Amino acid sequence: MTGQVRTVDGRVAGRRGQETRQKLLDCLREMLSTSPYRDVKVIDVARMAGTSPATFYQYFPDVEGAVLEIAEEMAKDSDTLKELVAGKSWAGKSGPTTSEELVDGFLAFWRKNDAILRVVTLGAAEGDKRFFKIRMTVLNSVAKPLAEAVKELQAKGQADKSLDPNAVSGALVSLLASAAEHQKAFTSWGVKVKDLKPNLAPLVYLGVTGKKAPK
Amino acid sequence: MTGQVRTVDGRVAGRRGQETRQKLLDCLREMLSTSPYRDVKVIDVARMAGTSPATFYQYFPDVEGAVLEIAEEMAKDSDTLKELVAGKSWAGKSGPTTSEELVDGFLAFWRKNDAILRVVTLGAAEGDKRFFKIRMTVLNSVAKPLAEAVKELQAKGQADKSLDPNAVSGALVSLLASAAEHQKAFTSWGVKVKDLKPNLAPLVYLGVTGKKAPK
DNA sequence: AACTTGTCCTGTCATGCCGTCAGCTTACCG
DNA sequence: CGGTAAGCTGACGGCATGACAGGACAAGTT
Repeated sequence: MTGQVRTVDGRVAGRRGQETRQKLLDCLREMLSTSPYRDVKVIDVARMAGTSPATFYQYFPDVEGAVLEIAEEMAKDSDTLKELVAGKSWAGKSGPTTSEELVDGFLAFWRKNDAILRVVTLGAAEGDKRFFKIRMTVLNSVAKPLAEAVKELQAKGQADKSLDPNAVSGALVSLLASAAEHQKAFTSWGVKVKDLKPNLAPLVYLGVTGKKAPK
Repeated sequence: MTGQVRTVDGRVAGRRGQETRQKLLDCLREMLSTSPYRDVKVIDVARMAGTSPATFYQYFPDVEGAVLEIAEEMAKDSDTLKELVAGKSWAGKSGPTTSEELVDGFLAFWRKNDAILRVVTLGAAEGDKRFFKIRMTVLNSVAKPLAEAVKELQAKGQADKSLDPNAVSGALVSLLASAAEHQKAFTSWGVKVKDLKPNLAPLVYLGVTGKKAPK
């Protein structure tokens, strides 16, 4: 499945080559978290990795190509987010707990992959299909099981049937993504970061079940 | 208040100069809506405006400087969003209407200023204070009056008092911004653009009042 | 050890954009 | 008509990009 790692000119990379390649990826990741995407230059990444720009171009077609690689790695990692929703109960007292754990887990994941997600989000917004697909993979890891949960609740008559489960789940996931991405905005509204979870969780619960959280 | 328009080297711009300057801004705006921000080059903007790169640098310190100008213009325009919330009623049957008009107006504004808002959002996410401030101006035009509305409802006992009005209003505005920014994501979840409003509006109503919308 | 083979890295070069400056052209005014 | 300030651009040094050829290196073979 995982095809061999290849250089741009088609050679198969060996042990040493893969190390160099990996170091370049690591340095790029580091770079992205400390300076604006627009200002990331191949020469800086190469210098940081103790190699030359020419070497960079052996392994990646350009900066964007390397960024995509990092993003795909993260997208795979996002699979673990599924478990925040799949098989969880929204009934009774466990509902609010499920909601809280979802908010918490999602925010943590976004915080962890802050820099790369920013670039992915921009690329997606600008209409780049590859970045869009990666972003959807991440969001879907939560949105899909969440839509299922809403459908189930609707079937049991425990949620408003006039709403589209996909729209509701999509909106809630968007909310989480947006909140995660712009935590600073909340700070400037006088909402402390630690107060984010207790305020978002009821909204998610409200959105999924359509009713106020029980005490 | 509106000080004279000046060139980078301090001269006062006359009629002809202001025209050139404006043409450059218009071309940059056009450029931003058709190609990724990362790829916008001074030389392309200048060429499109039928002038030379050197002229661009007479009026703007760099591309970012010009982008900021466009963004500030848009931020001023966002003042009109206030009226989507200020003085509106959330009680009885008018509540859902208020909610729908808010969603509609907000999405329309975002759609209209799509390209520049994308750049502003990225800049803000990357920690640039100037872009952050502009983004807050836009969001606050809705968030402030919305928080007031929540406070009023809480005072009248018509909303859950355990929630922070600023957090609730912030979360809802974030939701709207995120939905506006990534309308394509909803499409890929099988939610049509025209179905966005009827699905977001109940969520906003739910968030503000804490209860299900009346029939 | 000498040789061979295939991987890996870099020096160098042409190209193109950036950002600046001196200096030319244009417009306005007395 | 001449002076002055605004307006514009050609040209240049600097730097990132991306292609290439050739040298360095590791590992196996004789």
